[in-house]
Amino acid sequence: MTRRQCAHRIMDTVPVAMRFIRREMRGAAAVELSVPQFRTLVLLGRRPGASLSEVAEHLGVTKATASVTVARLVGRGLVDRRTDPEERRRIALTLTGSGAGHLELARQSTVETVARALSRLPAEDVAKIGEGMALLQQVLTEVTSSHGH
Amino acid sequence: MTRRQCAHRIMDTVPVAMRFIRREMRGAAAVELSVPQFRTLVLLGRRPGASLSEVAEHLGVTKATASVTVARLVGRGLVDRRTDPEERRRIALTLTGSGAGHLELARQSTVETVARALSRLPAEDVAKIGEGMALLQQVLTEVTSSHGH
DNA sequence: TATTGTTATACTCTATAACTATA
DNA sequence: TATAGTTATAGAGTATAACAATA
Repeated sequence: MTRRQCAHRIMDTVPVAMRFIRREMRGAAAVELSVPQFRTLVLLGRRPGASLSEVAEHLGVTKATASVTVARLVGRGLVDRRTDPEERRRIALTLTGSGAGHLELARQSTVETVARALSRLPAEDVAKIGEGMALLQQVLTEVTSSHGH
Repeated sequence: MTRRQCAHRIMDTVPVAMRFIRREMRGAAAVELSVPQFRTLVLLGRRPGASLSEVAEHLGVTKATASVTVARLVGRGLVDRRTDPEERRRIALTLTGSGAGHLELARQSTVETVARALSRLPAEDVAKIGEGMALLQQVLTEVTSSHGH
């Protein structure tokens, strides 16, 4: 398979998968979360106290966009936002108890749904998908960070 | 790798890849296209005369959403929309000359960019990604169509 | 001056609900 | 009645530009 053919497959498949995930994230859990909201919560679960810039970097969006997304999460009581006392330009973002709970619920139910879809495949094919995903993520992360957005 | 682990990888990778594609689609070509707009043009290139319902099905969205997306493409002169004379409830959608041209440009430049990102990998890994994508697309298409949206 | 973050503006995607026109 | 499509409304993502506060 040529790189171009592979690129075509990525362009065909990724939007389909994205829609699948988005729909599950919205409908499945008790709390509706958009994909960027979910990913923000995931980051804050891993790095409590992250700044807005770190969120923007993780989401791959501008700070203005990340600021709006974070503001919505703060407004819904899922994230706590306070000024970093050591560096007063920064904000320190953390999950609230509610945010941590909703994150776990949404994560579990979405993982569950995706895993159920995969249950139609033999374990071998599941492993191939996983491997392909890992490779793709790695190469895109490298390329994206070398651009410098 | 368990199905759950694979699901996690899909959930991590797909949004990253989606953002990459979206950005290239917006910035790279002469004409900015959103991902749904691009995918609509791709469908009409393959099935000239498709109805709105076919577009909605292909995009995986409601007819209302597809109607808006199509209206934008018609407004920009990329798509021609006319009533099907045999079945006056339906519309027949086709690419205009301009639409066909822009589709080719956007497709080539996006494929090119994705392929360039893949050039960091050995051919073997590119093949693994392609295979993973094909398997994922197939399983999601099956699951989605058996839901019946 | 440079960096962090916010706000205003504008555009797109998306769904639901209510509608029109056709079958 | 049922189907194809549109429109109104509302909410979210996204970028750019202009801005305030801090370093």
